[in-house]
Amino acid sequence: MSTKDKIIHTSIELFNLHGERAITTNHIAAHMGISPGNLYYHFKNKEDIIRHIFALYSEHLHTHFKPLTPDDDALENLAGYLDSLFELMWRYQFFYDNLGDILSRDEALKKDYIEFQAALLEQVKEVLLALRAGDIITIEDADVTELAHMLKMTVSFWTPYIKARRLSGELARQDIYHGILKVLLLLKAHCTEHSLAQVNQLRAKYLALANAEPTAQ
Amino acid sequence: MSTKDKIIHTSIELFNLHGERAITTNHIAAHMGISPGNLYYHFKNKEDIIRHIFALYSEHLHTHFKPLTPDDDALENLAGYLDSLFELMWRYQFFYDNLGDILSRDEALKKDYIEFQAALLEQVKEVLLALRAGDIITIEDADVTELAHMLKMTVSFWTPYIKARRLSGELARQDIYHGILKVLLLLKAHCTEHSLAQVNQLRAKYLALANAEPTAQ
DNA sequence: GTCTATATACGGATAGAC
DNA sequence: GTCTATCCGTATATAGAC
Repeated sequence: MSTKDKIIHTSIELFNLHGERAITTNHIAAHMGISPGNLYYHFKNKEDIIRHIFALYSEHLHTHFKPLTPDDDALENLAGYLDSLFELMWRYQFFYDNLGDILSRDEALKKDYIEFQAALLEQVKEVLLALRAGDIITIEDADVTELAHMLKMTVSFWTPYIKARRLSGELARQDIYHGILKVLLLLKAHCTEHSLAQVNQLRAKYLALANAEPTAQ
Repeated sequence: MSTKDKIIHTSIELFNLHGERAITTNHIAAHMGISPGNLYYHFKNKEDIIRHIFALYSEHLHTHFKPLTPDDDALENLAGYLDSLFELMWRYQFFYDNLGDILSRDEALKKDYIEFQAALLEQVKEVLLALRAGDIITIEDADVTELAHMLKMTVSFWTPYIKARRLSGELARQDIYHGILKVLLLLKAHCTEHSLAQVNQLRAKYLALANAEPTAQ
């Protein structure tokens, strides 16, 4: 792996562990055993690193969250989405811990973020409409946007919410599964009679994962 | 108003407008037309100021969010809670914009926060059970905790969610009303047949406020 | 590409006069 | 209680050698 890529991945790791604010460029360099000067050879500044991480984040969503087509099995797709959301929430925790701060320091990133989230909202709405078409949920047109916002907010801020509840701000994979359960709770409220059993099955699956022993990770 | 109180209220105002991270003790002093030294006569440090603000926040919740009793009109109480939540979300925006950061810098505050939130969770659960007893909602015991968490998370992170969606991170009172609507969306999913009309009435009320002209504040 | 050394900038906080 | 002046610590970023 190139030094540049190593810097990106070390940054993600340290940011997630200790928070973006607490990790300086010097920390990143020291943890990798390279000099600060070397880090600045590869990146213009700290924001530049974060911008590269955001690109990975966008790419992840873009790759794993393609809208489903009428031919797809809606429920199967839903399960796939949940697993992708798990990965997203886990890998890019730090981003939402300090979202306001990070965006306020980088006008360009903020613009990209806003644009991306607007497109994402439309995508989530499409998914909801597809789930309705697939007879998985019932929902009035007027409520689609509201539910989409709630889903986005939940995925974004579940990890900061959990971190704020414990002294050591560390997260376990189980915590993320609890977040996935919240997504399912939001959907459950709109389930059709015949999909309820299936969605409850998904809930049971993630509940088991959420309550698994930490050592069983 | 004493200088000490003025410092607290100026801090809240500036923190809400520009973010806690961006506002230094020097900014606060300059905005008030006092010297930095004077500010430090009244407060040990920046965290000390924030701790005092947190006390106001706790007090607000403590005063306006008393659990309802079986004698109360559950729906009337619910409407009261929503108005109090509005005030809370509006006044202490900055706190949730940077929650992780703020808590990580002050171990004592973090402990207080965690303890307070744990108690608050129990209180929200009580309220939900009272709403069930008042025949406003139906909910299985197993789902009460999950719903309570969702309500808390929504109230906490709605404002950061909205701020991240616009270039100027400023919030309008309408944005908060949209947040209240999200709380009602969560409750609506559990409404009984006879309460649905009343809850929809509340939704209509806040929808009207949310869509009102900014100048009509 | 990588290093060492260092400049710059600034926020937090204190000392001591009034 | 309030001010002025200033110190200290630290994060970011650069210069220039290798």
